[in-house]
Amino acid sequence: MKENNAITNRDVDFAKWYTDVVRAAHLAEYTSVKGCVAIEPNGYAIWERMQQTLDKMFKDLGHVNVCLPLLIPESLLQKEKDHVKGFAPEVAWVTRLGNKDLEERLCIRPTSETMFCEYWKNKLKTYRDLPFLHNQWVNVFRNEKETRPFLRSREFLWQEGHTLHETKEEAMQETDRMLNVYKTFFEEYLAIPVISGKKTEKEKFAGAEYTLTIEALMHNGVCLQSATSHFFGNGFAKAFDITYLSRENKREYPYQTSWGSTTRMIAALIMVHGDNKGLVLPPKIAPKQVVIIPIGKEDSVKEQAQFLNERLNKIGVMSYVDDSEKSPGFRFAEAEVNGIPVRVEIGPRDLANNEITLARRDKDEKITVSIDVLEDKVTSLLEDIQNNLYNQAKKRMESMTYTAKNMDEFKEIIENHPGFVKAMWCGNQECEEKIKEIRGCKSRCIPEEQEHISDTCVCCGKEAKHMVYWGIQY
RNA sequence: CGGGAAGUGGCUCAACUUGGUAGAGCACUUGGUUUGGGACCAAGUGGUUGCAGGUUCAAAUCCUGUCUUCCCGACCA
Repeated sequence: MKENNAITNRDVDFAKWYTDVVRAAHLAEYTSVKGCVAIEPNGYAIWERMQQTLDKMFKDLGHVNVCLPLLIPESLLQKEKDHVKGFAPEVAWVTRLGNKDLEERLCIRPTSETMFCEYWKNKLKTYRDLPFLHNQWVNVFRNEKETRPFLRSREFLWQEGHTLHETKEEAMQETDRMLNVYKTFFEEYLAIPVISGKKTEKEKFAGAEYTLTIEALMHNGVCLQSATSHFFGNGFAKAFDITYLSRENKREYPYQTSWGSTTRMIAALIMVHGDNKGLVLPPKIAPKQVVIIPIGKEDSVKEQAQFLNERLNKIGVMSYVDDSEKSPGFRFAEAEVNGIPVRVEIGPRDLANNEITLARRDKDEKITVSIDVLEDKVTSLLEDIQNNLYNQAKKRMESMTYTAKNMDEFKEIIENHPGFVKAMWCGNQECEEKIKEIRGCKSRCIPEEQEHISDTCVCCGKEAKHMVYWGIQY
C-alpha cells in the first residue's frame, strides 16, 4: 500500500499523529500568525454541524442569539477584579486606530462577560424583563503560549451563553441545565462519554462563584476540559451596578451565569475517535455521512451511483458521489482519512448481481447487500456506528479510570498509564499544588455522585472532604 | 514566557561542514492506457532557499536580529 499523506502511528507519537490528522483530513492549515489557523472547508463543515445542533438545543430552551463588540475598553474589563486578574495576562491590546493613539486602550475580547454586563445595565429595568437568555457565536482571542490547531489556538471560535436571573436558585438551575445540554451533546452527538462535576476553587473560572465542567478522556489518557458552565452569583452585577426593581418594588441585583463550548470540540473528536487511517466521525456530526464510489467507467455504473445518491438524499442521509478520475483505492483511502462513516462501493460486478458493497469506517468490515435494501442498511449502519463509537469510547474511558488511596498509587498510575484517577481530597489547595508536581496532574472535577474510596486525603492523609477526579490535561 | 530543535516549489527531503545565484521523489497540468485498496507511460508547470539586515567580488551555505512550527516546562478552553 502506498501512502501519500502518511500519518504518524498513533501509538508511536500521539502529538505528531494529531497534527498529521488535522493536515491529512484538511481540517486546518497554519498561517503566518502564531496560534491562528485557517479552518478549511472540512474542518469548518464539522463546526457548522456542531453549531446547528447546539444552537437548536439552546433555542429550544429559550435562548436568543446576539452579537456584541470584538473590542472591550480597558476600564470595562477592570470592573470585576478576579475576572481581570484571570484574563489580563493573556489579552491583546489595541492602542492605536489609524494614525491616532487611543486615550484608552481596547482589548480584543478573551470572553464577553463584561460587555454583556454593560449591555444589560441599561436594558434591565424590572423583574418582568428577566431572565435574559443570551448567546453569541463569535471568535475570541487569548494569548496562549503553546498553541496547537483546535486544541489550543490563540484565536478560536466558540459560543458563549450569558444569562441573567431574578433569583439565585434560578441562575444555579440554569448553570446546571446548560452543563447538561453539553453533556447530552457530547454523548449523543459526538459519541464522547464525559465525566461532570464542579471545579475546585483553584480551577474555577476567573470571577465565578463556581464552575461546572464536562471532562473527556483522550485516546492517550490525557484529559480535556470540554465545556464549562459558570455561576457568578451577583458579583458582576454589583461590580457593574446592574439592578432591577423587584416584585416588592426594591432595587435588587440579578444573578448571572455563562457557559461556553469551542472549536476545541473538534480536537476532542479527533483524539477520541481518530485512528491510524485518520479522522473517524460519528454519523450524527459528520457533514458527509455516506460516500458512494463508482468503480470503472461504465456509464451504467455511474448512473446507478447517482441514483443511489438520490435515494439516500431523499431519506435525509447526507451522501455524495465521488466519481473523480482517481483509482478506487485512492478514493477509498481519501474517504477514510476524512472520516466518512459509511462507504458504498458499486462496480460492474455488483451491478450485474443487483448488489452494492458497504464499508464502515469504525471497523474493518465490508458487506455485500442487495441494492434494494440500500436505505435500510445504510440507516441501520449509521445508527450502529454511532452507538459503537460511543460504547468503544466509554469502555476505554472506564478501563482508564483508576482509584488511588495514597500518593504511591497515585504516582504509579499517572506515570505509567495516565487516565482519570479517582482519589479523596481534604479540600486544601496545598494538596492540589503537591499533586500537580506529578506530571502536572490537576483536579478535573468534584463529581456530584461521590464514591467513598477512603477516609483520608490521598495527599496529606488528613480527613477527606470530597472524592475528586484527577488527571493530566491539555 | 524559559530550555531545546527546525524552516529550501503544495508535501518529504538533498545541496550547507569546505560560499561560486538550487536538485530528487510525491503532488499538480496535458495526452494516452487503466479502475474491486493509495494505477502506469510520456511530455510539462512550479522555488531563487521564512523575513530583515550584515560579511564578501560572490550567500541556501557564514554572522546578527526577527517570525513561524515542533518538543520539554510554566499559563490556559
